[in-house]
Amino acid sequence: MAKDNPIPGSELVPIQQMITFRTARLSARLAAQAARILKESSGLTLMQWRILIQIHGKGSTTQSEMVRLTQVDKAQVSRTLKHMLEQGLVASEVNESDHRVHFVRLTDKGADLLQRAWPTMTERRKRLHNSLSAKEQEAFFDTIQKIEAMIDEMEDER
Amino acid sequence: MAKDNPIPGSELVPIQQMITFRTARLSARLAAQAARILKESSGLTLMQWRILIQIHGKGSTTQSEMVRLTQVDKAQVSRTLKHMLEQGLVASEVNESDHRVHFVRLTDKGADLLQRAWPTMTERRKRLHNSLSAKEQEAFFDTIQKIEAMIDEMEDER
DNA sequence: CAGCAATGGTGGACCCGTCAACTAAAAAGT
DNA sequence: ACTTTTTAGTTGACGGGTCCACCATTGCTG
Repeated sequence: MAKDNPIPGSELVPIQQMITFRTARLSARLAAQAARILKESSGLTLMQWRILIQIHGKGSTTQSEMVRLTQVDKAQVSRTLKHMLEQGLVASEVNESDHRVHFVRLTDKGADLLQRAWPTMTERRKRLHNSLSAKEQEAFFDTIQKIEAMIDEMEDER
Repeated sequence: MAKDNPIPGSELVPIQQMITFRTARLSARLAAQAARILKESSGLTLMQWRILIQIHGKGSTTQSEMVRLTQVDKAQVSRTLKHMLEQGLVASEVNESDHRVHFVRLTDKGADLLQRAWPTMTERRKRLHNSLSAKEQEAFFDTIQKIEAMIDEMEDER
């Protein structure tokens, strides 16, 4: 028979009040929604969309830069980009002065898909942001940053 | 050649300012940290930990109740629970009055692992929460709720 | 009570993210 | 110049999560 309370004297915190859990659920729901919209509007995956935005913003980028900016796993970027290359969404060329780096840019097809997904995604973003006041938005990002700082701190202690 | 800007007149919002992206990254980091701690302290996975907490909190539960409370995919709960049953972390018995439902409870082994992971996980939770003021915490959960409400609203429109 | 819808739970297929090992190329140290 | 370290990118393997179809059981409705 199991003990009644394995942690004597410990107050029980419901999982719904845990930052990790709530954040995970929110993240999953947001990602699922974005994925659905992208699929319907353009056939893009969420990661493809993010990469397209990165490239579009910079005009031309490298994988390592995207990894630095977004902290996404480099393997994932590499694979996604490879797939996008095969689909003709992006074009890549080797840097002359450093043969390790590949510059990637949008093709017309890539730009077209970006364009197709844009309206719905933009509207979604606006609605999400507009559901919060300016202060709330700021506070939200601020809090996220604080939590990430604490994660860094804890990881540094190891 | 790709167009310079596929969306004429659209202001470019950096991905780092997008709720979905920031939330996803935070969630991934929190989950990774929790997973690491659990692995080191008890060998539990994050999902196992969550399920153990649920069962511990209720004393005895069913899968469907956990699904209702946490909104986790029921397939995942089923699989995780199956594995935990094999490992002897939980015991289950069929409900007499409704043969579809299985009540699950902790075994001594399950309670023991919960106990082992508890201190570190509790300290982590406290540090995370203490890195925010009471107001910030409240605001954070509040904001999450608002965003989820907006997701619900948007999904309802489909 | 017969038939149909709803509920609890399971299993398969598939995708995505992560880790680690590896190649190629360049930069830094000696 | 020669060795070592660092950086860019690739690939394989693996685990976790999600979607969907499905079975069993129970509740509901005519």
